[in-house]
Amino acid sequence: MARLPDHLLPAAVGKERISKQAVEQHQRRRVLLASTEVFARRGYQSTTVDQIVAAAQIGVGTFYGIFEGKEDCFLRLYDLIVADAEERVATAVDAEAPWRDRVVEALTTLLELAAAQPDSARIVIVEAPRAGRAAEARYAETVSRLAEGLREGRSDAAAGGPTASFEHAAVAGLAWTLHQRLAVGRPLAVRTLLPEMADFLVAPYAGAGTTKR
Amino acid sequence: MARLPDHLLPAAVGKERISKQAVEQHQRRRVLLASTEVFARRGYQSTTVDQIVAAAQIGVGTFYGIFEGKEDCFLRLYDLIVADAEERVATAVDAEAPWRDRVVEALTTLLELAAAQPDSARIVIVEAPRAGRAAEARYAETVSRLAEGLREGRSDAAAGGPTASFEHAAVAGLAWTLHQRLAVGRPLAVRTLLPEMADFLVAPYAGAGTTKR
Amino acid sequence: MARLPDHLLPAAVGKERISKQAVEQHQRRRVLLASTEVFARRGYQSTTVDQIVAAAQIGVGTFYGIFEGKEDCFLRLYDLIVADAEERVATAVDAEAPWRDRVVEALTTLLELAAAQPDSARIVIVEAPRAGRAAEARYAETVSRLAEGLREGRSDAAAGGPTASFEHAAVAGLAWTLHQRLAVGRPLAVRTLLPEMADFLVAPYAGAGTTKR
Amino acid sequence: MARLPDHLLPAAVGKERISKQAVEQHQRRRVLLASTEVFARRGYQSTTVDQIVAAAQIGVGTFYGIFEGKEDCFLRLYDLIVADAEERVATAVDAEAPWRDRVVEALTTLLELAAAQPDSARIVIVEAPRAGRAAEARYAETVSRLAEGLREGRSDAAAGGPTASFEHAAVAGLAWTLHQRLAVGRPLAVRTLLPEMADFLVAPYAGAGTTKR
DNA sequence: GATGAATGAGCATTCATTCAT
DNA sequence: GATGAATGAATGCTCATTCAT
Repeated sequence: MARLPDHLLPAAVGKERISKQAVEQHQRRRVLLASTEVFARRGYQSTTVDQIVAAAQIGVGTFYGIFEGKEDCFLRLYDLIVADAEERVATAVDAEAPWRDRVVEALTTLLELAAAQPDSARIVIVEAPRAGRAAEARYAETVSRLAEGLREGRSDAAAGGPTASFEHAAVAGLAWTLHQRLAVGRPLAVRTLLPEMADFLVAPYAGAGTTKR
Repeated sequence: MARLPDHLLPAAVGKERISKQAVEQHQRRRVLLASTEVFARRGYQSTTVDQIVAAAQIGVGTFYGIFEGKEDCFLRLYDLIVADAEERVATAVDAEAPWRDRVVEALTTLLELAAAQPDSARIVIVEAPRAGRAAEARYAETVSRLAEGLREGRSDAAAGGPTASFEHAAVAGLAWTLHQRLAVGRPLAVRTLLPEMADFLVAPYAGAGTTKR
Repeated sequence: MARLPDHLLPAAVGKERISKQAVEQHQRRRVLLASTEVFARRGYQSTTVDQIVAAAQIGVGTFYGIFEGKEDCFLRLYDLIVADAEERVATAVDAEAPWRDRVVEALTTLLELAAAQPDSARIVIVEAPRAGRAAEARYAETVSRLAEGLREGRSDAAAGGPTASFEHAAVAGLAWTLHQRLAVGRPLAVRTLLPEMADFLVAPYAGAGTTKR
Repeated sequence: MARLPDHLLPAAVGKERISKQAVEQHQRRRVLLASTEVFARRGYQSTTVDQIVAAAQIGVGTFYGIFEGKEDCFLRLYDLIVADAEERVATAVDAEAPWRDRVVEALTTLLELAAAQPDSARIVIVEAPRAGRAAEARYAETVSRLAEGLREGRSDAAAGGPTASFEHAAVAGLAWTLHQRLAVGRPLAVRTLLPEMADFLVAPYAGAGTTKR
């Protein structure tokens, strides 16, 4: 009851707060990591909360203390993966480089990430579109964001460049290519896929502008 | 329940057999048609067998006499829709016409069909990929078949045409465009979509070959 | 598909319909009867659907086909018991008899019924008031109805009869008396209770009117 | 956390023990007070321990340090409220006054208390009977105690007074009246209720004895 | 002494499928 | 051949209680 005034406990209070936050974050991360594998292996629909908590070595109650439910868990996992990927792309891509280089660099980063973490890639590309309304919307938004990034390319393209909805279709097309590879569980052949995909994205802009391929 | 003794129906036996087949076919069609709306409106996962039989005005037992289960019903519905679409494309496309014209004609036919029967289009494009393993595979196969059809275009394309996996990605890209339109339930604007989509499909071949657009 | 016109199957159709209804009614009754014992023994809150279906020898699915859930089951049971009791009272009481006799006759009928079917009495008197909002309301309504019936007595009472809310309190008071007896599970001693209760109900009217006790 | 060694606090030991007791009592009271509102608003069954500790601004662990569990908390709250009420009645009632006056005085005190502290009244009259076996028993005991108090009245009543179990039924009847008023959450109209209730309690004795009202 | 993160038993409910009529 | 009543496995979720810090 009696308590020393806060200014006499500054370090402790600070530490405590940090540690509380940190522990919670760490816990959530741990569970999300564990759930990644379960969701990737069994698919969103077939995954039960029991399987997640078993994989994460926690009790059901703990799970519901951290997440609102299965869907919330999946959505946070999705966000975590996408945020991480965006960060990596932001780091890898030189903002001063020409558009084409930036596109290739981003694509390379994403492909290598997908190859290195196929479960995460599955979550985003295979599972999200069939994990309910909210996840579907998240997926559509991710496709849109990538398409927006690509759209900048138009600025150096003269008239005759790709049609208005090209970018969305192009991004979705590549997603399908990855989807097919990830679905069978074989490792992604980055070396083979990269040039094909880069060409798929960049070629339509090439013929239109003055830049030669 | 009460039934006339067989000897009062001797001449009808032959007819009856034929009619049995016919009735069964007719019955199945009726149920599939009814299920289209239910699957399209509620989604595969949320659709219950009870809802289908209610819509089809049959008993559950009858349903299980016609189909192996919910999944079987969906798969047969998928096949029915796709077979019908293929037939229409085959009818509409002049096999002697140049590749480009054939592509545009097929695309036109499919788009108009999707616009006319949005529920069926939803089944194939929106629901199938999230209706379980088998339906997913069917969907992938459909994409592949369309991609194969498109690939013929390469024969008139000189070196420098689109990359090996272009067609799959292109078809999937267009499917995504339709997916987005169908998901919100707005009618498809064929006039607007058609030229964009045609260009998306055909353009990559254009620059490479001698044929100018 | 082909079916004889209805007028050729009048008896069958009629029978079928009757039997369907009858079977459903019978089924529901059977389950309610079985649930009576469970609810009475374990109390509403502690009773699980599993226990009811086990007692009724049906599957959980069947239960949810008949009732909307545990609460619905309890409410229908309550209504069944009360309806039955009202019927018995209506049969036993001579509508032409003087008020006092009618009150005593109704009380006798109810007490004997409660003694003969203590589980049902427990449902109404002990469990209903603690079985959730709806059951509570049902119970309050039953008390009110009984109080209304009693109130008629006032017509032969001159000024100075019991206060406005006497009847509700009186009925609730008797219910408490039964509650205490039923709670311990001992059989109701009708012979002892009846005169006391009758007096409790009727006496307050006596001093006021001309009728002497 | 950091604590001075005991030998630096010798004089405080006695005080500390007292304060420990006092603090614990105070703490318990605080929590009970806080829980009153929660139990009254949400009902015993729907109240969770989390809600109580949130209202009392303590941790769950502390709660279980003070009480054995939710039920124990409720029972102690019940006892606190009833003990307080008894104290007030004992204070208000003049032990030398005639029985009738004592009854009216006690009733007045209780009604005014219930009007002033409707949450507490709800706990005792509405929630207790449905808060499990032990609380039920407590409630029954309270009714009995009140009935015993009332029973003294018989001593001045000549033959022909109310029947043996009148008092229990009468007290329970009044409780029901309050129950109905408290359940809807409207403030108790003491002025209106008091004369009716007093009459309900006292009248049956009146006709028997010589005392006229 | 206080805290609250972790636990997991327990429950209501849904729905694909079977089978006796 | 059709029917639909019956089934029960499976699932998401709550909340009283414990215990390491």
